Amino acid sequence: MNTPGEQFGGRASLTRRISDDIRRRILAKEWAPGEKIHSESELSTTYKVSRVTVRTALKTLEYQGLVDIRHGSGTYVNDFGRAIPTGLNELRSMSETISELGYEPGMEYKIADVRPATDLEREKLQLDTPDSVLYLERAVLADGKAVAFSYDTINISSLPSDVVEEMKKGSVFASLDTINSRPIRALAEVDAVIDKNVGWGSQRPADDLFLLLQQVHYAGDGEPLMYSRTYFMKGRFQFLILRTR
Amino acid sequence: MNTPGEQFGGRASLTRRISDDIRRRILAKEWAPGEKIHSESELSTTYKVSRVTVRTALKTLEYQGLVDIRHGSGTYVNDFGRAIPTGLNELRSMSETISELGYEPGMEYKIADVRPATDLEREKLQLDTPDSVLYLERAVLADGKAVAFSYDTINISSLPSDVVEEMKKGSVFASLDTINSRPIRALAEVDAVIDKNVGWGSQRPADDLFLLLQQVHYAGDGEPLMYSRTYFMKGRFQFLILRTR
DNA sequence: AGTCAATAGTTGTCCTACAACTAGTGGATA
DNA sequence: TATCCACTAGTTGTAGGACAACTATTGACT
Repeated sequence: MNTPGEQFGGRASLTRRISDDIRRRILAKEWAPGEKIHSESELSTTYKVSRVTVRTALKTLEYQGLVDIRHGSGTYVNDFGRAIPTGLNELRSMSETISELGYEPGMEYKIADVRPATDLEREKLQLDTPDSVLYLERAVLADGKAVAFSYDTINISSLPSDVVEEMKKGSVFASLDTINSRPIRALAEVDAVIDKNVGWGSQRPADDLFLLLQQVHYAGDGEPLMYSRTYFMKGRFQFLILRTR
Repeated sequence: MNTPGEQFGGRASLTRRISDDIRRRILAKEWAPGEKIHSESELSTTYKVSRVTVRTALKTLEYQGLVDIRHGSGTYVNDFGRAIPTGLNELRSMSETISELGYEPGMEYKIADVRPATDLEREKLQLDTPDSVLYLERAVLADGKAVAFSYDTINISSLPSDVVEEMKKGSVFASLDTINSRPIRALAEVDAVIDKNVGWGSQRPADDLFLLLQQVHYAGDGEPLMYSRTYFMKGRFQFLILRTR
């Protein structure tokens, strides 16, 4: 059972571990919104790390919108309620996001096949050879109710075959975790679409209206890992983006 | 004429100025995508600042997705082409974004009135008294062509009246700049909508399909400044989001 | 009551040093 | 020759101490 922030155990950087822990304490309401948290010096002594490390960790949280650092005054918890931790800026799997929102995540598989890549897929995944890919069509469930339909193409050229088999049944991100190659970055494009060919079952919308999240996930070395199109049904999911300067 | 990064002149932090400059050099293709940029020590000597400052600046660029910092190896320019600098993560005015994409920005005003706030607006802007607000209905133009319809409500309770008058004609962000109270953060929600009552003129879509970007802009002190709904027409704007861990 | 200097506390920047890691070099070995 | 491996130079990560710049409060003074 991995918590998102601890999946690499002691292998994550010190800054990352401190940042994750302060984030956890903020989300656990240890400080109220608007309240000033401990000073950098104080945190550095309690965590037994240098002030540099604490500063870097706090900078991360500032960029994520959780805190506001004011020169000469202190670091204050922002007042965005539950919004930020479930925003689109953070890269999480659908299942993780759903369970963080308090629902029971689930997946209903329609297609899970290894087949040759199409031209579009080869372009998105930067495959020059006509490699095989893993193609998935699934319904994303929250408390048993479909919230989105997902069409995913996974670059399996550098994956062991047992991991590929595992992906056909369970979470893609969880499988990638087992070999420490979870994507660290994704470039997403959002669009509104009306499409009669998307989705299936009784829960698909009558007006064929979807919010399309089209994304390419990248590994740490810059390799494209997955090209995924997720069609969200209106009103069953909240798309939040934090914009900063 | 203010460049976004230099609006506060010498008043911005040292880290911010260094970060903006390296960002500019990257966007000016001083280094090719995938290439390693100068080391932190080298940058710190050429900029005549400490390595700490350079590190903090580079960390910012890493959050923004422009570079990849690898322990023991170096800092590498990411290969996202033109995508990132125009993404939704960065808080920019529509006009700025449009001109950065290489088009001529414009605004076509339909309504620009000061009137009492509605209940929804009072909630979004956290107004307890029934204050007056500035309400704008505009078409956003790129090279004279409408790309979106914008419905904005601005909290004018702490703004001088001449600035409010200015907003009725020119860019809202530019007017806020003149009194140094440009928003530093926005919480945005994205949705797909079909609405017959949105937009006007010959360029509005026949299928009534829009991508709705609903956002609240906040000032540095946490005060809500503006509640804005922008209805984008399909295919005339690219919505990019960078997601990181 | 109002003004303002002093002050303690906090974040920003600087300096130096070393630890941890990466990528390449070149010699030893089979 | 081909493979392995210790070594090394270069780079980012973390440490510790110091001071600058800024904020908010206190308290004396008017």
